[in-house]
Amino acid sequence: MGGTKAKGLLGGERISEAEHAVMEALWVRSPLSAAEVGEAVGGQRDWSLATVKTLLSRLVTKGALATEADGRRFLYTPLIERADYVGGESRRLVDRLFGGRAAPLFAHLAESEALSAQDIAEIESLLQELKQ
Amino acid sequence: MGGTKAKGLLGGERISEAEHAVMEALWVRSPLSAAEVGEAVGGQRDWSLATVKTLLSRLVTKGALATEADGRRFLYTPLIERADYVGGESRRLVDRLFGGRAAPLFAHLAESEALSAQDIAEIESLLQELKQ
DNA sequence: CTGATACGATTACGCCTGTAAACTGAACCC
DNA sequence: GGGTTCAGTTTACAGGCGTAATCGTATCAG
Repeated sequence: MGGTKAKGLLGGERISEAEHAVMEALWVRSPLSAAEVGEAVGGQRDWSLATVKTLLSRLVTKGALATEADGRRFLYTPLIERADYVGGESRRLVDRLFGGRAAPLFAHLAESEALSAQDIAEIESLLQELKQ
Repeated sequence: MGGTKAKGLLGGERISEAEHAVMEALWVRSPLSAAEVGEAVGGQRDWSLATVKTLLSRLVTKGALATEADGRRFLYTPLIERADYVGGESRRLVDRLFGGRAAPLFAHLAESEALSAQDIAEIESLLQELKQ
């Protein structure tokens, strides 16, 4: 209990990869207009403004974003929290590939040298917290 | 260097979720005929044999499976290793959601209570190995 | 030899995605 | 007030995915 509260995203609606890039921009700062979102993602993806507008609309339809009128335009705000999205995606991966258990995932990252010394240190201290 | 060797999967070809279920069956046991794959996945997904055949064909096209004639039918064998696939998918997720660093992923799993006591114990012992 | 079978290959089809152009209506400038 | 501009809405369209049915043919039973 305690944690997920009204997570938006009605039904089994999922956020696609392109849509996710838009969400990231709005998780960094919101509310933003379509044009501002365009600028924000401009660094990563080379999208026309039209594309950004399409993605915003789809996200609104999916219940992932709220709109607030600001004169003749809209400002967009996330309705789902990044932590919830990230948690959901992580769990999906762990379920699909590691039978729902996190240790094998961790083992995999470790084996494939995907863990930096800093990662290891951080994880270790997290472990200490968990254990007590 | 040293690690991934000839990974199959030409180009940016990706394995879809349905296709992945087929791969799992073949990673458990191979080579298998289409009918055998159908039986193997029968428990998880409720697919007609036709669907299984479609997925097998697509996987062959993508370079993820090899075929070996056995009389009038084919036997299918994975061309990519499960470890490579799993590693790739894991890295994709970590890159997309955690800036490529594993510690935040771990922190997330920990926070969302996705770690069992056993997970924690296992990870701890993995950490010990890594440290020395 | 001939009909029934068992396979892979071909075709189907609607939905989602990525990527955008065209349309439409309101607001603003002269 | 009329044209220009800007924003959202509608339409587009190819490619991937999930899910099959159908077709063509090689083989097997009788």
